[in-house]
Amino acid sequence: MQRIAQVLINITTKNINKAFSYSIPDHLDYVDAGWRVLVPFGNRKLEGFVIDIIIEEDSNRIELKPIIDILDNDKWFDEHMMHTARWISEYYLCNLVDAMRLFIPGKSGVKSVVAYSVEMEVDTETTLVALSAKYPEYSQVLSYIETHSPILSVKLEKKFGPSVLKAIRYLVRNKIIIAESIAKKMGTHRYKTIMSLLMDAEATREQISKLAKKPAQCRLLQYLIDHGQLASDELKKSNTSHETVKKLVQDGLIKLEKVQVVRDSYADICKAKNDISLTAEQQQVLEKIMPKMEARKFQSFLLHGITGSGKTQVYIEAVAAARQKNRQAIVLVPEIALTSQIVSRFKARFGDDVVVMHSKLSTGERYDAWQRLRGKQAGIVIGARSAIFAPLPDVGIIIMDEEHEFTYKQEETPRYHTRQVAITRATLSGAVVIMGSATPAIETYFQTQMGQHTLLLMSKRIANANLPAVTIVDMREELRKKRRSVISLPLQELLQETISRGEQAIILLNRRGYATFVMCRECGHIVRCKHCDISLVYHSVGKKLKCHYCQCIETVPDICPECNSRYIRFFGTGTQKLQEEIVTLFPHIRVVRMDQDTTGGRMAYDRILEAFAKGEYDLLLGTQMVAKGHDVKNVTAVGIIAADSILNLPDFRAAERVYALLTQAAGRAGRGDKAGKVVVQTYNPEHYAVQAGANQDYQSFYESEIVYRKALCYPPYGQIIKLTVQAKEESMARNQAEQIIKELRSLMAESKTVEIIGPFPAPIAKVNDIFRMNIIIKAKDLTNVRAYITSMGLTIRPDVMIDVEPVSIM
DNA sequence: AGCACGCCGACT
DNA sequence: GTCGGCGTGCTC
Repeated sequence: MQRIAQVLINITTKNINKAFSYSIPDHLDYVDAGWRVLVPFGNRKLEGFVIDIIIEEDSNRIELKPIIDILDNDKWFDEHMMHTARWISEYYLCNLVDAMRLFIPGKSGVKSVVAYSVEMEVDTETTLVALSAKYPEYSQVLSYIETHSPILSVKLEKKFGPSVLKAIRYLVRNKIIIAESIAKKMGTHRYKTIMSLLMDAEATREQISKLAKKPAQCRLLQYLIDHGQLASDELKKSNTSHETVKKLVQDGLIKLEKVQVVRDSYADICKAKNDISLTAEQQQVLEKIMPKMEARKFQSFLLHGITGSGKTQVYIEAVAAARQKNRQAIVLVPEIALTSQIVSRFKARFGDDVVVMHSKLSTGERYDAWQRLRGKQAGIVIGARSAIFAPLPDVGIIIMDEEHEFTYKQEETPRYHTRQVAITRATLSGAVVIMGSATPAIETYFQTQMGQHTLLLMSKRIANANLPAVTIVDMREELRKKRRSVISLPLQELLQETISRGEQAIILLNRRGYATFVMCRECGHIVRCKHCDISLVYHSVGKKLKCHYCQCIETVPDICPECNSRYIRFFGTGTQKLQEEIVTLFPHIRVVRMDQDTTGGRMAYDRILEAFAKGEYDLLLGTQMVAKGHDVKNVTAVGIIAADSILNLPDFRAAERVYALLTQAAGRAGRGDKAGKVVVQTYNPEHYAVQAGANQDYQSFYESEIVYRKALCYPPYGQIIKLTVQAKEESMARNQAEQIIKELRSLMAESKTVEIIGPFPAPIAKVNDIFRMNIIIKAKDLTNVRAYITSMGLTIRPDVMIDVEPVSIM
């Protein structure tokens, strides 16, 4: 009888979707499902996840390679994680390894490198002679390998340059040297050495008096008496050298210990206690949440609170309640860089109990942060969507701020939605989920109405600040009045008034760059990216054309590449041009621009916001990011330039996006005691999303939108799977897509509730020289569709991307 | 993913 | 004839 481990190999290839069997050596007999292990795979050593143990009755029936080692001191994946990973792989149609990888810090727990040494049977002397006649440069490499073996390929490259790869290949092929895979564990603990006294202070003082002629040793001992301990990397603090330490250890006066270092890059953020009294509304909402928390049962809430109603304080109190019961909390935010306010408020309240997950954390830092949560040394994790996978042993509450944000959907495999994972996880561990938003996703609101979530309403702004007054400006009307400026007259007037009163304004324009497209006036030719099917954007900084998809940069052509005319002109307005226009209109205004181009650096976003909040600028202009979650009391005016440009996109969520954008942008105005004013410029003033957005009337927006969704069977009434077929040739992509559709149709011939649309080229059909063909599958229920897709083998085809419940059908 | 194997064209 | 191009298939 023999226990055999079923192991998934942690490599990112779609076409391996099966477990491999390994024997378990005696000294690792405790290895069980959920362990991370090191296994031989081909001629490499790789990380594997044990997903199952099977018992083989007659042992040695098959030759199996053994597990080499374990990667952690205990099992990494607990029952809940395994369950959630399985659910993700089934629901979102991805490989189980891909789903499991979400639960580990970094991409892999091991780094595999190759080392070379000379083959045992090879007689180096004669080989060298033979080689030097034929390939003198190869013989040099060989003799270097002989004297330095085993040697890493990177080191050989450093020594001989990249051409050494050719030599290595030759030597391996001819069995003169052998390649050996070496696995290095990644992201494990970092240790530092701490020294401390072996005896008590009294005894040590006695020793010091005997060491009068050894001043360095005395200094160190004295330091240890005063401070208790000293880290070896802080030796210079006591003005002592390494040799002194060695001597004292030898003499038995001090001892050295290895202690694990926990890296925490946010450790230094303030933690002043704040005492905020709750509003009546906040109190009421919390009273509904608390009993459910007591019950330790899953319950989800939709916290529908208008902008500025104080949702963050509700989150903080709810988390505090969970912590009091010694349960842990996950706080999800759409994007950590844009939400430093929420982070600092949690830090201020909970101090070191908060772990901030940051995309810029190194694997090691991430590992340590997770380790603190696993060991319950910290109880709260804040982060973007990946924080939902943090290894908390006992989750009591999951907060999802701005639950409608699309960043909660991962746009690469596994294409999970954080909301779904949160609910799955909370169900398993009996936790409460609070989804907060001023503009809930249509699906979430619908589910709430169906009784899946409990609705919590907050409809008053803190300190009774009023919602801003909104003016809709019909830009067609402006044009009729011969006003061609991007900034309409009403907006100009609003800006003028606001600035003259010493107040601040925000302007939002959804396009960055200077001119959004470049066209020949003679023939209408539009300059496009060579690799992507998209028009290039002119950037005035550097005077270049940029592709916003593949980031490539081109020079502006002098003459039209189509008709050779010289009438190349710039059209459309981006944030750069808008800034220029504002400076022309109001020469004395201090303007700061915020978009991807100005927030390149790590903290640039915070810096700009901080300067603006301090009043160093009168006007903040930029893309969507100016509308996110900040709170500047002196802002009383907001202008939205092309509010409806999104409406022209062929996407069923366009209206929802417009409504959310309008509400959020408008929500920036009048957060203090002064009234706010908003100007919305649009070419679709009568559209329900624009109207409802201007009135901040979610109900009426929801009611119009849900009718449209129902009529066209879009979510929440129908579910969607998007298939994207990729190929280098357009015809190839089309053929493949057509074949898939044919097969799907024949499989689903009898089911009438499934609708297959396509194939049609993705709205941006070519990105980075790859053509993309889309297929949309709409159904009341996707269960059968999933089964068909899997049985057709689409899940393991590298040229087919599967997006279950896509955020957009583009 | 890597890496071997294997079948074709461009060279000594 | 050999070297090296890349297409295919396998890894317990």
